[in-house]
Amino acid sequence: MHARPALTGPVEDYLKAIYELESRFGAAATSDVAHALDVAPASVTGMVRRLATQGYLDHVPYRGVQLTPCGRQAALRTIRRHRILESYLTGVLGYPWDRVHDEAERLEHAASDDLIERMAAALGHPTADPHGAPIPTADGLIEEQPHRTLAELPVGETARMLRVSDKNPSLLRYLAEIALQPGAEVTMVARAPFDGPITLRIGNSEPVVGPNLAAQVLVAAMPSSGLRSADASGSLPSTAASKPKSRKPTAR
Amino acid sequence: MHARPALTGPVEDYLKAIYELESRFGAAATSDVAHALDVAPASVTGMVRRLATQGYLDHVPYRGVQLTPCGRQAALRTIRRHRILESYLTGVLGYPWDRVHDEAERLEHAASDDLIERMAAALGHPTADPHGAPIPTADGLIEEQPHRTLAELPVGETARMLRVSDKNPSLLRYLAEIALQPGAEVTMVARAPFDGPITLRIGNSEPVVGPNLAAQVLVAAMPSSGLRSADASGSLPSTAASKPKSRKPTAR
DNA sequence: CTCAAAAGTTAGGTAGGCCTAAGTTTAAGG
DNA sequence: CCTTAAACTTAGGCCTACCTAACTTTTGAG
Repeated sequence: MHARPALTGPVEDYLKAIYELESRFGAAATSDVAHALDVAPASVTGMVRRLATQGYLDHVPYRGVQLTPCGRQAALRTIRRHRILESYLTGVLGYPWDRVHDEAERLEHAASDDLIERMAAALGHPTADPHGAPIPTADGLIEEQPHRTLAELPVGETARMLRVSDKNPSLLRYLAEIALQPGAEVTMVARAPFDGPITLRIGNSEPVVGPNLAAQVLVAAMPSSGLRSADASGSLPSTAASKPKSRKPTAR
Repeated sequence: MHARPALTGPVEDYLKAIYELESRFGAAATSDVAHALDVAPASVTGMVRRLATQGYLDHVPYRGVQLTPCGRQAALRTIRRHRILESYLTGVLGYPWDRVHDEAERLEHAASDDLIERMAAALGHPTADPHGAPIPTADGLIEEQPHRTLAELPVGETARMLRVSDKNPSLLRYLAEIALQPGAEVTMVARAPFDGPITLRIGNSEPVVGPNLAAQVLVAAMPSSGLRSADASGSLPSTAASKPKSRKPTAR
């Protein structure tokens, strides 16, 4: 870990994307990274080799990629910068939450640590960004809340909206319209069978949304007890709310 | 002017540097640009050719370079961004004035126009940055104040401090220490002959500074009359306060 | 007016990051 | 087990922006 060279923009983006894929799927596949960064798979292979020789990740050809502690640290630093920037843009400069992602994406590579910490201080050291994503601490600790998706919420139950991806502006605009934002209380009123429309209650309104949308919204895992409640539609038989639903790339 | 491609970071830096050299010397010499950007002269030649073919400047080989209206516009846009960023960093985030330049230098290439305008609005649309440099308007108009250097101020006269370069942190720290900041009233108390030390009065203190420093500080041209006042030291015989002291590169 | 130093340019090369096209390897179905 | 599609990698280029070294032009001192 002896004084690595300063990270360039692209490198930070790769590490960040790999971190995010890894925490969702357990490992990052070349093609997923390529898709996330909108580059050709061949470009990923090349960059991954470079990052592996520099100690940021382990790469087993054809099998996937995983961050080393050092790479994870670098990724979390970038994620912290990104989320503090998003928080600052909405909290201080009045940006709508659907437009902060792109701006933060560019600024996160240019801002100094000093600037980031000044922004964090101005906000009172927030622990989550405007979309509900947790902000890693300066020394790389991140606290994930236990959660499930809104789609999984049993009919009749109420939960607190926790988080949604920052990457889809039109989704975010729509969510703002129906007041489904982090912290909001949302009740599962009804769910039509065969992946049909879902009726929610948020405050006094009862928006009807698609299952696709509901699957993208995370809600707090449990205000109360365990998770017994047989209801109509198909719900995942998975045990609890830990994420790594290992997909294909198995690295190692 | 029909929709040119988005400017990359380096390109913006070249245009900005050329603009600044041009407004100081009337034209920009290759080696001056190279020095300003800390690159080799050969690199400047190459980039200049590219910018010339793209219509941002006119280049007469061996004779210098000059911005086209289009290039000037681009340069002023970058300068506006830079100066608003500097203003915001000091005004809102509490940066000391000697540390804003580097930060702004990086951010100016990453921030969107929207962000810049939000910052300007948050500051009440300032017309000068923390070092006293005028901020061009969004449509590229810049208003230079008439000025002379502090070194030229006749003994006994008082002037308002107008401006100093943002590029020398230790100079800025020293100026802050003696309270010589834009808007401050400064009186020329005495000037030792042969480019000797200069005694000033600022508020209740009488700092003594070198002629080198005094030459870098600009003061408002005239609170009152014309400029008769024979005094000891050598003062430039130039007519008034218009700057372009044409040096070598004569372009055209 | 000459001629060397200074300033500028050309030539050729490096490195980062990307691409397409053409192989390899893996996984999955028959 | 064989075969084929999908995933991945290699090979070979391109472009930007930089460099050094060698050459040309301009300038200014004598």
